[in-house]
Amino acid sequence: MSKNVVTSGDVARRARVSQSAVSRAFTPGASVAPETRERIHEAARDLGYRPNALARAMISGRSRLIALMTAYMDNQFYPLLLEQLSRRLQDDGYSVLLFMTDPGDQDKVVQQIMQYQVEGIVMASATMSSTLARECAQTGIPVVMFNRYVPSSPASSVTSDNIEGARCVGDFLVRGGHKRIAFIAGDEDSSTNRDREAGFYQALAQHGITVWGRVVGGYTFEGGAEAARSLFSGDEKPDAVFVANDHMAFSVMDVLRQELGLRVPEDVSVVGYDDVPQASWKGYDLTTVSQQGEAMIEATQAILTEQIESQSVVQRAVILPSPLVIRGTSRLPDKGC
Amino acid sequence: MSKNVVTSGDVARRARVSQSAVSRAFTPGASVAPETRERIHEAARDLGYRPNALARAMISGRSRLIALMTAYMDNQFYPLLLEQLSRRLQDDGYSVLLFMTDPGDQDKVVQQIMQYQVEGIVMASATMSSTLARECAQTGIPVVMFNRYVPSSPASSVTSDNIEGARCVGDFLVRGGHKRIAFIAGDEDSSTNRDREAGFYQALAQHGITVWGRVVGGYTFEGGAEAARSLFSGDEKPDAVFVANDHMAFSVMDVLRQELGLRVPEDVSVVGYDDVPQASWKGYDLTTVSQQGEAMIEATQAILTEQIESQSVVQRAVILPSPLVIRGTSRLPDKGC
DNA sequence: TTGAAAGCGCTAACAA
DNA sequence: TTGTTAGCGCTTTCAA
Repeated sequence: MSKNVVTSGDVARRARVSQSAVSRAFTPGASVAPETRERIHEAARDLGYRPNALARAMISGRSRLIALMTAYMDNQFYPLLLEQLSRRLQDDGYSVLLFMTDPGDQDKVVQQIMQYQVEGIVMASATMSSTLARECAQTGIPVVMFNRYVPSSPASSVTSDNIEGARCVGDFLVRGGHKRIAFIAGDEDSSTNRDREAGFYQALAQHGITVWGRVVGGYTFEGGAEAARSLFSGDEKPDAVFVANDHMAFSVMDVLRQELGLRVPEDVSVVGYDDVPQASWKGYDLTTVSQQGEAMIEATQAILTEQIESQSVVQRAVILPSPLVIRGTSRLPDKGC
Repeated sequence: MSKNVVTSGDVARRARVSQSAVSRAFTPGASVAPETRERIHEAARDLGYRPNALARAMISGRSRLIALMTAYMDNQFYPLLLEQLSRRLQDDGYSVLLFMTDPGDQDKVVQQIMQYQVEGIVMASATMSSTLARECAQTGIPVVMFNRYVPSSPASSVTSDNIEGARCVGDFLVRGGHKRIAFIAGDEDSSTNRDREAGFYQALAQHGITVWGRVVGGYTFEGGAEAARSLFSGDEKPDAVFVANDHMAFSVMDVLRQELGLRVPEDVSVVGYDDVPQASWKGYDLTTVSQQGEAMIEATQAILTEQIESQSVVQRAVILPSPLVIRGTSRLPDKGC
């Protein structure tokens, strides 16, 4: 902290007004005579005065702080969320407190967060125990789970329609004439993986097909590579793989092409999920399902600001469409999904 | 904020002690009788008490807040910095305030930051006017520029040895037998680009060669692609390109391979800078110069904590080695650099 | 429109 | 070891 040296008292003395007048001069809409305000601002400028946001937060009960929790940055989906969400919140006059968590210490981190009197919490790739979520709700702090949900939790959630998106992939692959369709799962504890898996199987079932093979990749780059190796280790190999996120799909493609010498999509089709920027890079040119980050962020911000202003926390679950983006890693059926 | 309902006074009443006893019970190393402390903690648990970090910061003059400013997240180098640095600071008991800036509003954002009484500022891919840096120094707030520096500024800096790293690339390419060596520059206003360009030219000069062509890509993906297109538009084409960062190098390779049908490295060698994770992905397998993020982050943290603790801000400039990582996008000379 | 005064929740002397 | 007291810098009544 190192002393903000100049306080409103100092400014008051120099401008020959009371300390409360200084406060008003820096409060939009407060009643101050124009010339008084001008004099105060001048004195403040001379002294290099900056209002102390902490003191303001204490007395007014509004910290203008939003906490953002996330677990990893390797998957490009999250950095971009971070960037766009913080830009938006900044524009609304909020500041973002960033916390990296690991599965297991999430509740502990939330406790830490709440000490800072944040006005809202966004959890990306992280979840909160429902007892803690309830506590937040009672305290009046809105919680939004981004790209995750916990059905029984009072926390709100913003997700894409993972079931429908994955259903679309399944349908697309079957109609593309694939016979041995495999699935590489993400983190089995996540709602995204559950939904993607469910939607995918559902589509296969509608065509009277069952999945040819399934391996868990855990949403990590190395996990995806391992999964691919084990999936393609036998004599008979899949002719299509749906990978639960793009991040794994990249390592899967590397293994298929470089280690196994397979051609994509001639020998095997690959489809991912998320549509991160790298998916459109020509080196991969990955067919994938787009999570519309922009819209998801907008929804997150809307829930947050609405609940902060209304002082009432109600559970909301926003599900946004998640369209298939067809690129070069998949054999095509005659028509789209 | 929404009222943290329970205060230390409430806990005091329930535990039948004074309010200051409660404060002590939550201050490591304060003098409290073990059984008193236990009684207080029990009461706190019953009530769901959490100390108010804002109030604590106000009175103690220590906010335990560190601000992190950055401009973009597309270049994977920065998200990873963010992740690792926040994890480390968290472990040290600090919380991270995140601010996204654009060139131009950086000083404004710093003013906003200082209202939160942060104890330190880390600026990644962003710089601060030297007058403002001086102001920070006077206030006793250490500022570390990460991957940037401004010679005249009182702010500290942590960079890799961009001159030497780029010199190494130049040497490597010349010795690899390349005759028409081009350079795609990043953001011309950045110290990284200046140093990389200088080191590169210097190495060429040592071999009696001048650069075959030079285009500015501005460190962006699309800018890199454009630069490649213009560089390779004539009849005679470069047989090697040094690209000022990996992020651009990926788009350059896409253009070379997909749009122009060139083979890398047979027709043209490509070398990048940063060694972001994607550089080692087999789809690119990019020869590049490694910025050792881990070490840079360690240095940043060391400067920060040392200056916060000593309450004295002195300018420090740490320059870390930046070794060439040879992968598959470059024709090889007989021996290394 | 302005100033005086109270107090947000806490820490840090100082006495007891 | 404990309680009392005095603020940190600010916003917000309440009178003037």
